[in-house]
Amino acid sequence: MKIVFMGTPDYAATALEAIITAGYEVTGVVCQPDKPKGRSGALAACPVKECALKYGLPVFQPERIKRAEAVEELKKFPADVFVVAAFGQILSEEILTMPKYGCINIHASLLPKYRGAAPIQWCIVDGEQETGVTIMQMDAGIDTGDILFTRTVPITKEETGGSLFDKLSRAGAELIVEALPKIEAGDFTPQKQDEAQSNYARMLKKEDGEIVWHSTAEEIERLVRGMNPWPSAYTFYNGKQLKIWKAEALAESTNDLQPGTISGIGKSGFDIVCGNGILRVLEAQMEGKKRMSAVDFLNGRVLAVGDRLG
RNA sequence: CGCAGGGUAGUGUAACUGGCAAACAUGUCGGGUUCAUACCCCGAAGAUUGCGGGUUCAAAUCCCGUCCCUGCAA
Repeated sequence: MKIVFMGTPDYAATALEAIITAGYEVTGVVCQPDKPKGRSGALAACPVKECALKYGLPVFQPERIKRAEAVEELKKFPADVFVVAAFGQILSEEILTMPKYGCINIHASLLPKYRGAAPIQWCIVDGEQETGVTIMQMDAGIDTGDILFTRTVPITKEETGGSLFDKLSRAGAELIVEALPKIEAGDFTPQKQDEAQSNYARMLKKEDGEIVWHSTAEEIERLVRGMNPWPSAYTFYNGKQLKIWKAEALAESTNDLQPGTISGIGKSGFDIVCGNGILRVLEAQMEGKKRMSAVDFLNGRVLAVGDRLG
């Protein structure tokens, strides 16, 4: 079975490598154009491109895959199926029906929940107990196609966006390798998504990481984990950005202090009053400084009880 | 050459209008107090101040170059 793979980040690269390693013939790899990265502004290849180059596969990086010339280019790659994972561009109807088996997507959630661009982070922020990966037959909507195969992955209390990304990448890679032969053999039963159960995980913006201290300590703690490593949960102190990398929610009653006030400075961290409960910060990073443990952070004695954040 | 902050004892910071033995916190080691401890007290070790060069009687501090780190923007 000939495959054209479409994807961009690590999540997709893991699946691509698994497909290649499993022995499938990948005739082409499509990913987003190289983008400037880091302070130097140098162009950098995405993980999928790097993987493709490593195996000497042809790479196609269209600005807009919907354009006629891009579609023509795409037709040059022989394929029985397009496998898509976090590609970052919407496919047109013409592309969706191009290969014999259509387009198969590896989505990082248990559909119909968390359709959209950032399912991994949002399900942590929402406090879900479990998530997973879904392999679906793509249709014109955004993550609305029929479900073919799924795999569940539990979300731990320590889970971060980054760690869950890794887990789902591996789960997705394993599942697609198991699914491909079944798809070729017609050994599966498409299942319609229950629209009533669906919700949408919109793309993350930088501002989604800003901490609202009126929220509960639990909610903020989940935000800290979900936004790690990007865009990261942050607040402000003395006009400078302060990122919170790790924290724990304490059930302690909040006196009558305003949310965002530092209520205590201890051995392992410092406590901040929330709308309900207290957030104990264990790892933080001041603008321009390195990420460090709260112990190190406190040694510089920048903070004082009563100071306000936000 | 996108904007900006920073590189000082193991770690985090101070001093940076040039000149007291480079300060503080924490950590480490030794000792003491205690039934005991993450508490407390006393003491010690630990820094050629990123690297190279320059100005000067004198530089962490000023100038030039270079390497690295970080936030923002992309």
